[in-house]
Amino acid sequence: MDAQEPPVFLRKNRRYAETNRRVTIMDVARAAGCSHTTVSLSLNDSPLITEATRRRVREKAKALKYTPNRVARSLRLARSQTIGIVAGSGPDQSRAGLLRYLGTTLLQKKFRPFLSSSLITRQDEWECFGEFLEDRVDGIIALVSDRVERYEASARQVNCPVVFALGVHQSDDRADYVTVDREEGAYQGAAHLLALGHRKIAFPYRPCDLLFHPPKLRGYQRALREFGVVDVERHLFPYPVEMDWTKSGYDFGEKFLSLADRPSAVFTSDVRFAMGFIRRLRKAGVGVPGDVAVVAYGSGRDTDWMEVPITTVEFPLKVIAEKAAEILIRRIQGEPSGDSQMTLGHELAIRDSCGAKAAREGSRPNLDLAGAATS
Amino acid sequence: MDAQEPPVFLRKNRRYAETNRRVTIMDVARAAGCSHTTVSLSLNDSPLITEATRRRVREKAKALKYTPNRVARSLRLARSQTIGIVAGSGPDQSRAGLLRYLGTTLLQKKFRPFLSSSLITRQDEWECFGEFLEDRVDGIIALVSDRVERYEASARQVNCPVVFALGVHQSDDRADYVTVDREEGAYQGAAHLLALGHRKIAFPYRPCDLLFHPPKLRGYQRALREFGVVDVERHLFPYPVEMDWTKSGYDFGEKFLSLADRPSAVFTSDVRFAMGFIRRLRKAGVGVPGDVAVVAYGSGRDTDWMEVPITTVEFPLKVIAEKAAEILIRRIQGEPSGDSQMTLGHELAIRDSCGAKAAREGSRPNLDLAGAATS
DNA sequence: ATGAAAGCGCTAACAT
DNA sequence: ATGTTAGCGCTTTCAT
Repeated sequence: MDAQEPPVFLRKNRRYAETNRRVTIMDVARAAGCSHTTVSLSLNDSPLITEATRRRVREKAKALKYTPNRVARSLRLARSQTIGIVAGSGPDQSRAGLLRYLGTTLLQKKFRPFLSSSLITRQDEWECFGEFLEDRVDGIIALVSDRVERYEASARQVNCPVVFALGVHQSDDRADYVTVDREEGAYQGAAHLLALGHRKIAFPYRPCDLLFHPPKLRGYQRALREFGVVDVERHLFPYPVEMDWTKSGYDFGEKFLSLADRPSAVFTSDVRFAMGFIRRLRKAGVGVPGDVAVVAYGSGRDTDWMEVPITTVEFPLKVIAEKAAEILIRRIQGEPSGDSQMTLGHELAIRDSCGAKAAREGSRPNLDLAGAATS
Repeated sequence: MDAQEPPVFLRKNRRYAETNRRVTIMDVARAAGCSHTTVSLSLNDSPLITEATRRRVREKAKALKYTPNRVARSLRLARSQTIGIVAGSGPDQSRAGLLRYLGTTLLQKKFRPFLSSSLITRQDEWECFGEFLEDRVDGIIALVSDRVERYEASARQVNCPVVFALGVHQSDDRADYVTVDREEGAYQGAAHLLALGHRKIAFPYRPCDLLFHPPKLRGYQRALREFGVVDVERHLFPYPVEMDWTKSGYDFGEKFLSLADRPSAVFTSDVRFAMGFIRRLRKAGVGVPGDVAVVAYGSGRDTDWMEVPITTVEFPLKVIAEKAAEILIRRIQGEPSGDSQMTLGHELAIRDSCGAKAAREGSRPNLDLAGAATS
């Protein structure tokens, strides 16, 4: 209760001092009549500090509206409690959902998610990745549409942990990742249509989608083969690359209608594409699922209140987010890594567009209650 | 070309040194045989440095894969070249568009946009705002759904420039902002329907939307009065608060259909709401715009390829983004402020849902005009 | 229980 | 033209 004097060791410097000065730990120390060390320890709840001191410091800090400077703290600790999230611009609904889950999970674990600016601009994923590395984020979760090697190598160099989510990986990948088996997912989607009796199933694809397309194509073809379809190449349709997926689908609908040998079903890898497609068909009086059945790959939750709720093969987004966060944080803490490469399955969400509901209407009881004790 | 020795003044410290060390300016200095000052000056293109030196330093830096530590730099400069963007979770399409424009504009001006985590989580806008303040961003662009005073006050305290975008402001506001005249916008939307002959125009609203609703209501009512409608309260409909706006609209459609005194048009403040509404009506065989005309407040670009492209009253998003960025950056640079409070107008985007196109092409919407002489 | 001092990596004033 | 030094605000070791 005496030292109103600054602890002597602050001979202020010339210039920066007056520039926009905000309250620092020093100001609090002065006000509380103690050293800045004591303030720091108090504010961080060190057991070394008396309860009385701690309270006094806290009060003063509050009175002065002191807020710790995160930048200084980060520099000193070489830790920022910040996670970078790289996601290319305009992620579809699935990825938007994934981002939300990621944000929530990370926040719970006291890390702050920091979104790449590529999410809102057309800036390059690679560039954003590099920026995060410079920013000294503690770790990165990357949803990239390239092969991962380049990213992995660059992050390894500076020792920054990265977990890839929803990427495409190879068996010899050293990277940490959580992804889905796209081949299996496409297989499920196509198989569902096949099981409903369809044999001519169109598979429109984006010719430029070099990374994600091949596994889906394989899944689709495998399903066809297993169901005894001979010419598995017959209904493949590349479609023009448009910014607007809905329009792409709409335009494809136009083309589809003019087909001589019109398929009875369509399996597409984008929900918005499916929406546009269905729109065009209905405009021509062609019904979905009545005349043409549709299954899409992706999240269809948003279609529940739309023209035709779309049956989809969905990612387990929440699990992916949680696992990715978990793996990343383990790496950051330097804990033994456990399983850090995961490939998950999909979930078939049956809505209206495939026609399964209509076909099944009332005919079958729900058999999923296997072990339920119904008393 | 001699000093292979470190300039002597680096007696390494005990602990942090070995933790995850990344290449620093010191390492480059050592490699290039000069002081770290020279490295810094070279890398920042100071005219004080010889071209030869600069090149040598740059080469070494590259060889060592040196990247400057932004954290240290920020601490030293008390500047981070970073702008925080606060936007509540799940912004609608309009705001999503605004964010994209903001990102692009800021990036062009060499600032890095940093999205609030509230964008992807349900975290509080206010909390995110506070975090940005602690993060020492150079400035903030805030899209908040509260009154702005609290934010303004808090930012002023720490001398952090803030520009509010799309907020609701009062005439005595001291804050910098770029916003729209919602009353005028709603007036335009309602007037458009009135001009098409409609007199019974439903105006569903979200009861909890305390900040943005009143001006829109005023605009709607003013339009009605100007067109001689007497009972301007008659078609106001509060609707239950739902997470899912499309569902809200769908449910409202249900209610609307059961109305004894059914309006011939609807003016709503959300596009997704309009989509759900239209969906429900069409399901019941009620056509839009044939039987009911619809105008929404917000961005309708995404509806172009949908069931019924929706006529909307739109924000001038690009202008808003550019102006907001401009004002903010001027504040950061400490330049004379110029005009830093702007209220912009809307743009009526006529699509299909209002029936104006159909009307122009000869066919008339089915109006239920009070005393109109329908031929 | 508290204070002194060091130092994270950088920029810039000042000295040479 | 380049090097020395201080210090941004913080945490932590060490000494008292």
